[in-house]
Amino acid sequence: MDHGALFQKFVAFTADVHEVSHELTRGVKSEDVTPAQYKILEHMMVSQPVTPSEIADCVDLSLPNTSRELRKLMEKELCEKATDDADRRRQLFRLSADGQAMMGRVFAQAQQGFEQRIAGLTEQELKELEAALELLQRKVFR
Amino acid sequence: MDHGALFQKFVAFTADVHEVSHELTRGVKSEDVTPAQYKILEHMMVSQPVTPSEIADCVDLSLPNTSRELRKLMEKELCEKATDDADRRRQLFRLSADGQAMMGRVFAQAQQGFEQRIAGLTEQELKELEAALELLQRKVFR
DNA sequence: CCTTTTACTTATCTTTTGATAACAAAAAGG
DNA sequence: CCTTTTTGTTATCAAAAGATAAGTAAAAGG
Repeated sequence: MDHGALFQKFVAFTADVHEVSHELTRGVKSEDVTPAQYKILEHMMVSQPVTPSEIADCVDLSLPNTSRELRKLMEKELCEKATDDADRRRQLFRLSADGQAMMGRVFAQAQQGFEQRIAGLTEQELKELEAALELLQRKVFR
Repeated sequence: MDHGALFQKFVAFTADVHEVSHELTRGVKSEDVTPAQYKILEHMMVSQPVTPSEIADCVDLSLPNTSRELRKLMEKELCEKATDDADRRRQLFRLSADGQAMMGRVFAQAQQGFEQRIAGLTEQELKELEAALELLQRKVFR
């Protein structure tokens, strides 16, 4: 198999993924959080609680800057902080009720957009879709 | 089929795509261009020549800011400008030789990373991969 | 204990990005 | 012609992001 051609398709594909996911979260995203802060909140949606170090790694931000953005998110009351009892150096961050609610709205809108995109598909096609999603994730991403 | 569960998988998937594509272009990307400038160059790789308006649309930047970044790219001699003879208001931008070369290096590195990720796969698996890629692109993205 | 390492925070400074106003030049359309 | 619209540029200012130095507090490891 021609790896070059496959790579071309891969590039085009990732470009489309970027564009679509940007489109799906557009609008709601700017609900008083900066892009960097949004990325942190998004990360918290899938992994909670998290330490600053973990966030810094996953979101590709230096630890000092992560700390700053977390402070701003706390000031906006979108997340909460607690000290880990087992290791009192570690700080555990989680979404606040407000934060959960806001991200809930973002995801709800995104899901709505997603539904529209898959609206015309049959049961069979949805199954294929799910299979393709899992295949790609298993073999290429992660 | 449960659309909610499918959407969850979709979210996890796009997060992984973002992370992987970021990882693949890391390092080379910072070769003296900012993220915004890189996005412009990447766009030029697939569409050349382009006008400032087109770029502004596709890269989601205001026209004045697009103009500024294009000027900086010209100063770095990564792209070139020419006036459209048919409509002398329009400015046509394209990658310079240096720009082509630089983006060539970026894509080469990305391809190398991609090759590593698909290294263990059989011919059969590669075929499945390609099919999955095309299916997703056709039915969901774009 | 005492030193070193780890996890995080604060402070500060620079660069990048985003937004807006004002302008110039070419084309379009009466 | 003369006005209006389109296309792009320049200038400026505020906000956000990136980088780095210096510091605190807890844990780990002799």
